[in-house]
Amino acid sequence: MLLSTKGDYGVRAIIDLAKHEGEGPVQRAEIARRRQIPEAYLDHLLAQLRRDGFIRSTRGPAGGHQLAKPADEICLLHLLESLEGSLAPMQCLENDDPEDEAICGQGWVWQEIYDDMRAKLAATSLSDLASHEREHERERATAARYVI
Amino acid sequence: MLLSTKGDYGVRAIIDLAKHEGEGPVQRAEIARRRQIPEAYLDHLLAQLRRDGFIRSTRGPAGGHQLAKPADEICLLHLLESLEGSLAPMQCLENDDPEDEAICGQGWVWQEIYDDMRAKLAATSLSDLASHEREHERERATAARYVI
DNA sequence: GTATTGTCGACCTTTCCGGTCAACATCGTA
DNA sequence: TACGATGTTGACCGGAAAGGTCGACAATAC
Repeated sequence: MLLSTKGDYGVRAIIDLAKHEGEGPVQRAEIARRRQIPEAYLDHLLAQLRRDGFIRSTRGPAGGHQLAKPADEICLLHLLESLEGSLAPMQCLENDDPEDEAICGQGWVWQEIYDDMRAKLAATSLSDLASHEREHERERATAARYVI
Repeated sequence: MLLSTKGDYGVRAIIDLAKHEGEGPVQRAEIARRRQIPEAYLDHLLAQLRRDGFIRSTRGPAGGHQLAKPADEICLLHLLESLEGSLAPMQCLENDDPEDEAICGQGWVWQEIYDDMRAKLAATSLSDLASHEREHERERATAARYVI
């Protein structure tokens, strides 16, 4: 049931782009360093995000990657479906094959869970993720100050 | 994100036992045939369910498997956690490691989804699954009658 | 004691995940 | 216009886990 690293790393990466929105292209190497993702592997994730129109990339010196549209027009559901493929927890939720459904047994329970999940992911935008992270950093910073 | 076949097959199998509750032991071969599960593989799933006290088995001629407690005292959450291990969609939801959480980015969204999911699975009992299946069969039967 | 069932663990095969690499395209700059 | 920095792409690889098989053994009814 685990999300694969594609979804995890890929979203981390694009959050990084969101946090540097408006500052020009961000290089692969920078993202990889800040988010602790192998550089070569990050390539594939960025390529996928580009294919699906979430980011655009510029080559050459001072090139890099940036969001292709505003962060609040990108939702987590679409990102994850781009990176991971379908998120369905059971095959029988995708085929309309009634044969499958007949033998499935627990499919109807997962259908509800799946619907709720998609709704929640669709309601979460990239800017939500970015601002949540900023919030989190601020908390940690003040916490650290008190400890010292 | 897919549930593995363990969770799928294993639940199918125990639903079968629930539907034959009170009729004495059900043989592995019968379950395998009705639910389309490789017989040798089914062994492992039944073994796991036995280890965790959901079913009990009797050897020898006319032996087989049956529920160890009433179907409405067994919930889907416990079944799946027995068969699949943890259902957490991200690692960072299980470790309490704050390091992880700091870099995770989308963990907080999945925490909510995970909680909802567990609640729903905990609220679904094995007898719910069995009666839902009976209902489904009845519908198909009447539908077929009309078609003919 | 024999046939019938379940029990257990070793083993095999296939698939896919995570990751690397090399060859290439594109662009800025001197 | 040549060079170097960057992104682009697809082939490739190793290892782990999933899915499944097999064989030897234990218990029980008859």
